[in-house]
Amino acid sequence: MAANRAVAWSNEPVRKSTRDRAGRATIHDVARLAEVSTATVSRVLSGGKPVSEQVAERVRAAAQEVGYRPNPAAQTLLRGSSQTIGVVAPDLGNPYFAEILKGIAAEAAADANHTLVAGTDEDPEREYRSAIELARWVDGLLLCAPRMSAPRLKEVAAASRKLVLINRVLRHPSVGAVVVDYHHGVRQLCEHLGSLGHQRIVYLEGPPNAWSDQQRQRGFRTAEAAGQTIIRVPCGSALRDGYDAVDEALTHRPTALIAFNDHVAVGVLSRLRELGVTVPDDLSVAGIDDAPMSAHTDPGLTTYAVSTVELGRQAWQHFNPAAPNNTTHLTGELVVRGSTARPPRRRRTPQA
Amino acid sequence: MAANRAVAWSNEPVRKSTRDRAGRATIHDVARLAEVSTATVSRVLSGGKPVSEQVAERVRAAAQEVGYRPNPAAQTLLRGSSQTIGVVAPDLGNPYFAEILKGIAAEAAADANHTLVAGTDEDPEREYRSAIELARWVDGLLLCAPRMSAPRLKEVAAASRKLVLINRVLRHPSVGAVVVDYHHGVRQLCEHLGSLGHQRIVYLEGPPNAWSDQQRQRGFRTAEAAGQTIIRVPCGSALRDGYDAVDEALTHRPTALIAFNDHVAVGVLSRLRELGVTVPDDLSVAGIDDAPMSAHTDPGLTTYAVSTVELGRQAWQHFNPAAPNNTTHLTGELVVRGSTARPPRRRRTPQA
DNA sequence: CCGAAAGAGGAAAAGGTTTACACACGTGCG
DNA sequence: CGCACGTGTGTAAACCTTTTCCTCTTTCGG
Repeated sequence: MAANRAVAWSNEPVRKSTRDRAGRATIHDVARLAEVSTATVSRVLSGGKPVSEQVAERVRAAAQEVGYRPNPAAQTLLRGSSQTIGVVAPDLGNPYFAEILKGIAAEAAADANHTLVAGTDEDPEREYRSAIELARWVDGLLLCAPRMSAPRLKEVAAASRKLVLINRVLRHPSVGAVVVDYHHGVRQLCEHLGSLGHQRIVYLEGPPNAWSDQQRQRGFRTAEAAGQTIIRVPCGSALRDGYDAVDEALTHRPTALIAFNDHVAVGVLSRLRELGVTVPDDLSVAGIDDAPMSAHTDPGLTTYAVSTVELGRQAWQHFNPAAPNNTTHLTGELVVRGSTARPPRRRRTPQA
Repeated sequence: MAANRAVAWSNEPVRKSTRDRAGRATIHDVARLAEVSTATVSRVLSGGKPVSEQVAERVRAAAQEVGYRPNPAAQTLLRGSSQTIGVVAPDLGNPYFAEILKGIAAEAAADANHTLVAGTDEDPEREYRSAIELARWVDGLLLCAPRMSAPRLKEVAAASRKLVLINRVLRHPSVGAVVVDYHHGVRQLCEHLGSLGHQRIVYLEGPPNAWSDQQRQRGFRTAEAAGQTIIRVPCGSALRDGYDAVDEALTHRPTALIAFNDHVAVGVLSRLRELGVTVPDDLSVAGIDDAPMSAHTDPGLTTYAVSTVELGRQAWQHFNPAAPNNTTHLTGELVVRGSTARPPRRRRTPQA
């Protein structure tokens, strides 16, 4: 029957194969098989104007038969939207960012969006390049704790359709942000430690360019104003950084230690154990963020808990076109576990 | 000068703005500004046939001036390649998969490729849908420990340009795989425990559909043949699963416990501590995979170490078009830390 | 029974880029 | 001096889909 028609339209150009390069069926294959135009196929499959049920059924059957799936690049080109967001994070191996990525990817998927991801290994240069590169691809870009300078961040903002930041603020129109109130977090931790009697506290600092570290520092200045002594020791954001920073930290003879985040704190606990320093008897230790494992360390880690689920959800909200370009502030809460207690009576040399 | 030319070509159609929908410059803007054809612009920027240095410089300046960046969707459509791979994993929050993702994303980025990611929350149905969906976008698809059935996996293989599996095998042409020899791993662990004197070992099983769990089971059967008693307790792959499975595990009065992976083992250690069961004095515990934190638990976790870096690198190799469609076997090695020791002399009820 | 409106479907343009082909110009060789 | 060839550039097709506009048929109110 189809053959008859083909003969009848003798002036029809001889169609060469309409398969795409990779041998996949195109919309033309479906159209030919269903004996309709490509417009109709598109309408049936992507739902535009109404199509008679009879034709629709024929199209669906044809699509099924040849295994047709629309080419996303063509759709993107035409629609001007890739249904994709980009996520850039300093360290994909860090549980904190892994959790955020998990959350945002789930949110995106639930709204039929894809997630493009890039890790930067804490390198601001790579971060910038990744962001600029991704910006052209995606409908929206999420930068987690970006380390790049503000001017560059503005360049990225200009290059992207929609920019959302996590744990960083930028005075710029059309940029949304979700930030955790680390100032509050640090104050809570310091007050908690202060109420236990701690006066000499070491803070293991995060990466130099991290905005969230600066917020923590503000909290510590508040604590200093309240009479506590804060000793700052350069550290970083990874487990290994914490492990390595312990020895120097101990030379300052603190009674308590606050790590940049829980990941670092786990490294700290580990090194302290090696050194024979008992937590919390000899030294109290606290982290920030409440990573999944923090409830499972020995002893459990006192920390400032912020919900990565909520973080992810809020970030996703910002991609809604109707969302205002403001900054969402998230407040965590103090979680006291076994790693903090009263300082030792007589001050002893912990490493002795 | 440009104006003169424009006047001279009086029959040139009046060009409407050539900006794209989002207001970004297109290749036409650059071409007009540099007074060349779009073909030349493309050649200068993407390097095809040679172009005179004089013209090239003019094009580069023009591109710079209007801030031109090629539209990736258009490039993808034309080239038939998106320079993107897709990664699907059961749980992006699991450090094991997070590490793999980190590695593969880094490898991909180093080769100017992007990484599209999807988490499935251990749901085979979502896994299948994500894979099929992504397959159309990407040049290659990496499925981490897929839980879907073999027939569906074959469908995915058929739908994707190139499929690579991690910790799963599939008899199918054109599918590459990287698998860890868990059979070997479990044997090593059992021999280690056996040499310490353990005869009753609980195994906390992984997800039902995990191929890697089946490999472990093979290892345990070998151990059983060698005279050890293996008690299987259903568990899962997450930290919380381990935590929850401990109580049932203890009812079997084992002297040692092997967890599906290190993540689970951390949960186990935590629950044991709550119950007052001392590791390794009352019970030896071992994990599998050597997660980053495993060296930092208390006590350090005895485990079967497999390099996620190597896993990621090997997986990336498989995407090389010249790579054979075979299965790469990776062997790990036993890492003995503090969590395993001789069983207690007199068998006591651990939870008493 | 006529005209208008609505419904169904097709033709073709548009989306931004790359590249095969064509063309023009100059150079070197026979 | 003519011809082949190489170099640099332009033209237009192609990639695959969606959507606008248009045509044709049907229906319904007057």
